[in-house]
Formats: sequence, structure tokens, C-alpha cells
Amino acid sequence: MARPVEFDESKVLTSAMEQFWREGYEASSVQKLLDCTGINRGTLYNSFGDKNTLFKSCVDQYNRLVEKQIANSLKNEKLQAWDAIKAYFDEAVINVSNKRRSMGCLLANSLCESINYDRDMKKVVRASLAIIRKALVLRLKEAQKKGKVKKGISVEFAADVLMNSLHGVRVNSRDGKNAKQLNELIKHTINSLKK
Amino acid sequence: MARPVEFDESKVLTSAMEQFWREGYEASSVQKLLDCTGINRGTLYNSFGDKNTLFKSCVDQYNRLVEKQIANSLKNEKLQAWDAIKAYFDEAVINVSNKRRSMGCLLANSLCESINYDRDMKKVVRASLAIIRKALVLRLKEAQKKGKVKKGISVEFAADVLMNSLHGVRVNSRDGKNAKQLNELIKHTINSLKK
DNA sequence: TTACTAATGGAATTCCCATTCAATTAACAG
DNA sequence: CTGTTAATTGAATGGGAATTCCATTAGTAA
Repeated sequence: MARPVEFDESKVLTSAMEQFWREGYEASSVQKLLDCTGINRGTLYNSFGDKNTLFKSCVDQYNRLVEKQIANSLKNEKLQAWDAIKAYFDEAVINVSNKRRSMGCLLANSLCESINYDRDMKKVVRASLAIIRKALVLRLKEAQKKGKVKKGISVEFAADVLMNSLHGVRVNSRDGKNAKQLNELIKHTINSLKK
Repeated sequence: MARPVEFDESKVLTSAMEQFWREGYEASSVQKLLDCTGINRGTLYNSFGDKNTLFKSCVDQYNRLVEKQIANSLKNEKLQAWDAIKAYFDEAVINVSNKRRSMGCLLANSLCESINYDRDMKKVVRASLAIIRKALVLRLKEAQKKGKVKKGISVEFAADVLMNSLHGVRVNSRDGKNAKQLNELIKHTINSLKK
């Protein structure tokens, strides 16, 4: 009936996501978003709402990326618990060390930006982090059942330790540390929990 | 001879520092900086240069804060190496859990913001982080000499692990985690290095 | 072909941003 | 008191921000 869309929604969201990821919410002007996505002003407002709404959609896009990584690692049934956990962190490190070198993590970056004070946004970001933590907890429970978690360490605490190290690695990635260095840090953290 | 200054430079810098710390560089408009410092537009430009220069002065102010914390802990000669290291992290956690609750770390926040792509700014932020790391290394060397570092762990790597955990804790602080939770994370990290 | 619908393109609007500047003020030296 | 100097004040400037709006375009159904 009407004129068909010309843009590829997923590609637009990925480009916008990378812009927000690299420079943050405040520094990503609508003009920059138009430039990097190739869409037009009217299209952005017609099809993606305003900048704030677009940002939330970008976090959703980021979630899809994270869920793919989780599917490849934590939810890979061929892997033992700790191997799966290590595999997830490998994915996470690779993700910030190639094309997306020194971009850190969209979620951690957002926590550190003023956008964090927008309640709605905080909810969205926290929900995404909860997805990662939940997948870690599942595998940690498996590891504990098999007696492979150091005694005195609860599954919940181990998950906190891993998430803390993940955040640290992401900040360090923005400081320019390379994949090898980040991997060593992760390995150390895992060894501090593993029996 | 001339009219004397009416503002207290250190107070102005502290207020501006807290504004940048809370909301980041981009979201801190000159208007907000005037509101929180109480100084006037002209005064800001006359006495503190432009927004960019003011930000750098605020990082210097942050450094003075960090140096006080280091003097109280890492450079406290009454404390043994690991106690001094623990004391430093206690200071760091207290710092983000009272008035400055959930503000994280000005330096880590800046790394996660786009400001990170300003070369000059990055240099300033990195220099500040290097001060902390250097003070940690001194104490870690002491600990190692006394055989109190787990074997197979170099002083440099231990410093990286501590800095990584510190960054993680700061991101977690912005996510609203309380002092107790942050302390547990720090304790775990220290125990993973200590013999 | 024609009428209809929704996407597109970009000019226009409104607002807030950082920065400049000229007038005013306050202390002090003579 | 007076002239000098520098701090203070806030109006003015110019640019870029987010957003709105409407004329144009392109496909589809009749």
C-alpha cells in the first residue's frame, strides 16, 4: 500500500549502538547518529522515536549480541561448567579487542555516564546485566554440585566476583589494555573461585 | 591594588569536581557548573579558563583527594604491606559510599565517557591512575620481599589485579551496591594474592 | 491510471550550549 | 579623595543541539 522502508532496521540499530558504545549517550548527537546509520532525520524520528528511545533500542540490540555470546559459551552443553564460564569471558574479551577495541561495554559505560541517573534507563541497563549474571549463576550452581567451587564461597558471591572482574576488564579495555592482559586478569579471577 | 578575589578556589574546584564526577563531562554544562560552584560566568572564564581547562583542574583536585587517601593508607608507615593495601581500598570504598554514594570514580567514569577520545584528557586521567598503581606496587614489593605474595604472581601482575578490582568496584558502586558488598569483593581479591 | 498510504528528505523552529565582552564594582596606592 | 587595577556581573553572540513539520517520493490496491 504505502512506500516500503529502505533501511535495514537491524543494521541501523547496530551502527547506532556502536556510536553510543564508543562515545556514550551525551556525546552522540542526533547528527552523528544520522551520519553513522546513513538514515535521514525524518526516518529516525518516524521509525525509531527520539534519541532516548533509540538508545533503549540499542541496548536491546546489545542484549541480542550478549545473548549470542551466552548461547555460544554458557549455554553450550558440550562444555563443563568452568570451561563454559571461561568461554564466555573469552567471547567478552574478543568482543572488545578487535574491531571494537577499547570500547569497553555499552552497559558498564552507561552506568558510568549521566544517563545512569535516568530511572528508566537504569532499569534497562540493569536488566541486561542481570541476564549475564543469571547465566553465570546457572553454571556456578552446576560447578558447586560437582564440588568444583572453593569452599566458603557461595554461588551468589562467586557471580558477584565474576561480574566485578568483568566490569574491571571493560574499564581496562577502554584504557587500551590488550586482549592478552585482559585474559590474564580473567584467568586469575576464575582460579580464585575454582577448586 | 586591585579588587581581591571573593571565591575560595579550592571550594570551587571541589564543587565542580563533584559535578563532573556525578554526571560526567558532557552532561555538565557551564550553567550547571556555575550553579553548583556559586561563581559567575565571567569568573569561571577569567579565573579557571574554559570548561576543558576547568575539567583538568578538577582532575588535579581529585588527585589531591587520592593522594590524601594514599597518605593515610599506603604511605602509613605504621601499617604492614597488606594492611596498608587493605586500608587504601577501605578509603576508596568509604569514599564512594557516603556522601559520594554511587558516584564511582572520576577517573574510571572519564575512561568510560567519550572524553576518553580526547588525547590530552586521556593523558591526564592515565597519569592519575598511575599514581595509585605506583603506590600499590611499592607496598606489593615490600610484601613480596617478606614472602607474603602467592607464588607465581609478580608484583606488576598483582597491581593489575588490584586495579582491575578497583575499577570493577567503582562500576558496581554506580550500580548502587553498598559498602559491605564492595568490601567483600575487595577482600576476596586481596586474599587471592596474599600468602 | 488514479487514489491512497507511509517513508523520505531537509528546511524551519526553538532552545540551550560555550564563550566573549563591556560596564560595574571594590580594594589599594598616592 | 582620586586614579589604577583586576574581579565581578550578566547581557549579548553565534553555533549546534533536539525536535517538528511538510512537501516530495515510491510503492500498492482499485
